[in-house]
Amino acid sequence: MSTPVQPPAILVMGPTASGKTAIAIRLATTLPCEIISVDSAQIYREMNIGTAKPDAETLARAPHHLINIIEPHESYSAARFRDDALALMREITERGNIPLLVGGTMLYFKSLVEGLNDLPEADSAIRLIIETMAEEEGWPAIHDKLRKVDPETAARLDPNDAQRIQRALEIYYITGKSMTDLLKKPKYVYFPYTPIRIALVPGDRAVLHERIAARFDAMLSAGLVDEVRRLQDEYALDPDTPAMRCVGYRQALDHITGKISLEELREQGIAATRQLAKRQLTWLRGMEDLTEFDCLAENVGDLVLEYVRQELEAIVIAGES
RNA sequence: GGCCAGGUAGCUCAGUUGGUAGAGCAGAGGACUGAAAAUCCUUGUGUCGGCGGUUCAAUUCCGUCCCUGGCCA
Repeated sequence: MSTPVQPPAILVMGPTASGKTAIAIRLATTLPCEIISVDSAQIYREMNIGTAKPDAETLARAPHHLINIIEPHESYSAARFRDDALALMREITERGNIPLLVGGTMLYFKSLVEGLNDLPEADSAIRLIIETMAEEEGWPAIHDKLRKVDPETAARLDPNDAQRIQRALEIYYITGKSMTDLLKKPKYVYFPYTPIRIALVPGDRAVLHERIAARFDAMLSAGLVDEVRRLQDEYALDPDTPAMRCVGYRQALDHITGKISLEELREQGIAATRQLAKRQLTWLRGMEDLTEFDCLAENVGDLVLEYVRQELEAIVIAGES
């Protein structure tokens, strides 16, 4: 007999400032959906303005899972996201609802759908040791060390790619095995859903850039700098903590510490946001089975809703046959 | 109006002792397995302000005009 049709899951992906939240709320208030945020910045509590987090009223009307789940001094990961999202998707489906995953963190989407290999989690002590070595010898020297224990990974990494060199060495120090060997083992793929994948992409990049600038100005007016000051008072975060690497926060921190002017904060913050959007669009271009919608179109909400309804109907029909 | 300093890539500037030019930033493209809003890679033809002159050759020297900033009237 045919295998049973897997329940649906809606995936809405798009670059920053493409209007994902509005689409999500439209779907969630029209269809029996529950929103799961796929956003590596909105996971942080107390980081509201710079992450363009939906306001309290919106969250009350359309609850978002995986928002405000950790403190600004903590860190999260793609693997934790995958575990959290899969658990939530199961609960949501059991409740008779449809999981609606919305966000711009494409690595999280990829990890969720394609799975991850069995690798050790981050170890801050080992990372500190590697960073200390790198400060003394430079990253190319650390890259040489990696080449001795994992030549294949070293070959695919640039000698300046600090973060990935560190990760590959970390894996070796923790497990005694190379990342290459661990990645050769089959990964555990578990995604028992029929995905409806939607990409929100701008028909005109220049218009997205205008939106990004306008939104960053709005963030500044709304008190982004004060928000970062408060975070500093409470947590004394240094620029290397994951939360302070977020777009806008990094630049606001530079401004607070006197490294850059307010005007530079504005320019650099907007540029960093544009660069983020560009990388997100690069991810989307490489993804398969996406249905694209122009996020700048007036009626994009109607089009997406109509498309999702059609797809859901098709899944139901497939399940009955 | 006079004097001075500038007008070179989208922006900030460097440079050419005369042989048509290059950095940073921005932009564009790409990579991406527990920090991913991160990290990294690739990518620079532009009447060198306009018009004349000198010269084999001018963005470079000379003249003139225009524009910007400063100082003096």
